[in-house]
Amino acid sequence: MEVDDGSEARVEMKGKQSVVMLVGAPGSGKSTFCDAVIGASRRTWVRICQDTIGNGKAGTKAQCIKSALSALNEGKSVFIDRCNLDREQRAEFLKLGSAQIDVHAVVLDLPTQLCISRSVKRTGHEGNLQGGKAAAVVNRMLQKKESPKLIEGFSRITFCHNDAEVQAAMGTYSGLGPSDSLLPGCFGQKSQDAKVQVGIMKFLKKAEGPSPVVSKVNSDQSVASIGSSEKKGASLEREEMPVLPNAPQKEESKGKDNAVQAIDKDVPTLAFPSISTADFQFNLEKASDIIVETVEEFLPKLGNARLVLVDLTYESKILSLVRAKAAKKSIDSSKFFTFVGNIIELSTKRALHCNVIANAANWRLRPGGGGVNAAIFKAAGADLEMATNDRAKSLVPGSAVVVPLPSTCPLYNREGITHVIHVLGPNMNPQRPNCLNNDYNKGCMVLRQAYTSLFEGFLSILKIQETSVTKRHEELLHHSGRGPDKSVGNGDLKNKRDDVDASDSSKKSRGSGNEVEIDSTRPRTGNSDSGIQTTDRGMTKAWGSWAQAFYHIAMHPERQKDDVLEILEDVVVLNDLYPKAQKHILILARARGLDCLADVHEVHLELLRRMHDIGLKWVEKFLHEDSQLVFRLGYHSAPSMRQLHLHVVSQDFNSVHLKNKKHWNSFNTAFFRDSVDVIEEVNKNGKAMMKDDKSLLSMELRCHRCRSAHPNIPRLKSHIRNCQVPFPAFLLQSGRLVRALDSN
DNA sequence: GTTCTAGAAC
DNA sequence: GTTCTAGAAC
Repeated sequence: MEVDDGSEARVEMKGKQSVVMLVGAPGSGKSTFCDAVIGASRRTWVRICQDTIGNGKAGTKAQCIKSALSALNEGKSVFIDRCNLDREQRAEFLKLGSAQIDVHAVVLDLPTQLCISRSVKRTGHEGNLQGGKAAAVVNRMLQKKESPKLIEGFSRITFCHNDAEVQAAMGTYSGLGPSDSLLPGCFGQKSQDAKVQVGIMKFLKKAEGPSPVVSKVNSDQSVASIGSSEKKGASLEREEMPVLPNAPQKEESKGKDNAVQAIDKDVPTLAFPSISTADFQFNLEKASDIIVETVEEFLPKLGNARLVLVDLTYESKILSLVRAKAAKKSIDSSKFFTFVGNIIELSTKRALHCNVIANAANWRLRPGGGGVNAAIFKAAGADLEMATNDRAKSLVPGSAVVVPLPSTCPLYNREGITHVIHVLGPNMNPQRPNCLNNDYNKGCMVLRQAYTSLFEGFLSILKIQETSVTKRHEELLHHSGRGPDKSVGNGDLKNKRDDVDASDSSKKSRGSGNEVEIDSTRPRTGNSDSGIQTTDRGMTKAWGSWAQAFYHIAMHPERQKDDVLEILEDVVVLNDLYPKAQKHILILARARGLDCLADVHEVHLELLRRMHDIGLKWVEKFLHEDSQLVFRLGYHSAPSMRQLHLHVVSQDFNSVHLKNKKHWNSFNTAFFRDSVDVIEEVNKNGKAMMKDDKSLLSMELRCHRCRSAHPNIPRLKSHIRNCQVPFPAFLLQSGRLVRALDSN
């Protein structure tokens, strides 16, 4: 009987058992999940798979239940590895639960396309679901899916929407010892989509609109948490297993999806491959010990920074060894975890933002050779070769060299990687130079040195950054001889600064567009707090101090209650301080580092849709008050204010704040990007088009209805007060304009 | 983003 | 003279 802590007295002799029902389409990674946990866990698990249970033939649900029961009788925990997509399918398995046996669901809600492509590609799948047929099957199944709910009888439900969350859940379950249990509750569920599109046309029949209240949580399930467990004695569990920052348990990630990733951006992260275990054939058991021990030693020094061990496949032996050993040592898995992905595309393909990556280099620090080294040099191009050459010509085993990437480097632009740390481990491969001939005494020492050098290197990057920020902050304090800002009116909003971001704005020449004021010794982590924004083209743009107001509201909406209409987990709704029309509100994304359309990528699609839906919800309310209004929802191509915000603006443009050409043209030329179009483009191309030609904002003034030209703003305004010509066809299409059904 | 204001346009 | 714009400062 294994005993981990003081709670043994309260735990049954058998230990705690679980039934974990995987819920997900074919290709969502259910079997991989089970195998990873079973491989790493100290608890005995049995995977019940309907595809294999029938001895070659497809099995039945009854067979699954029978063998689940017998495994449970033997004191084992059970994975139910079948799709379990609808409630009816799950009901039978829920009956397996009892006072001693928790029933959990792990929902692998990965993008449909991903599931399909995995199903299509794989061969020899147990369920014989492969080839072109898979796509149709997956699609059909997903149409029937019903998200599991606590009320069905689960004591815990974990939703995973991307690989990072899947890995987090794997870590959580892998770490379960024989007598541990997990907190009850529902974790990681996305907010329920506010689909208002259909309802909007019937708004007049509806009684209630959204009210300006502060609502914390908008999903029925995510409020369920500790203490509210609906069944079973889950109250005796020991402390929750450590979780990843983007694991579902974390308070701030509840109900969010892509926002989670944006928060990630601010956490300094080193992604590193296992050193010497591939080509250099170092023993995996020994290597995994060294990795875990060295990580354990360094974590306390790293502050909020993270270390992530990366390998290419879920079958990676080194990952599962390390995962198990880290769990055994109770290493904080928000600070250190394993991750499956290609180290050169973690940010774009796997939604894991790493600002530093390690390269398993060769001693000559040359490209090629294969594996990680070849991939990194190839992805980083000549920039990395040159930058490396500046720093070192060769490496001895056990050492590392930190190479800052120039801003022109593709890895920097695409992935946000600011530094590559080359590290050289010991060689156990007789085919390679300097083989240690199986001398593991020396080998382990050198490998330990290698990881130590690597982590020291990462630490030095963090330190430089820290001092750099402090210094810049001090400079600011010295320079700002001017007293309190003299701006009036909204001064409160404008002057509130958290601290750091003020430094950039005071020093940078604004908007010149091409200054990359990052010297080689000044690394960056995420780019959001710095107030510097990296655009698609790799240029940086500095946000002025006045441009920070939305950022502060997004981070601390509760401090600005007067200006805020609604606070949700991922979005804040507020009145535009200088409305350009009778109704003009902003739907502000709260994700850190998401400042404008240029920052928007495929991972933000759900957020964009949600912002649109929330906008429509408010439109519905406004139309209820005045059915004559017509609304347009969209983004400015190049906003003046930092923090992605969707304008919801009525088309009367009747406002004293609409004063100049720029105001008009920013809402009435292609500079204004309709939300519907943005969503479609991101869905199709993974990014939004931007029309940020300066010329657009200084175009001649034309009526947005009849397209007549006017010499100046006052004349234009007097014209639009009376113009009743129907809107141009372009605006009437695709739902660009939102209006009451029975108004003109 | 707004405010302020010089100077162009009328 | 007044109105309006546009650029700089914040």
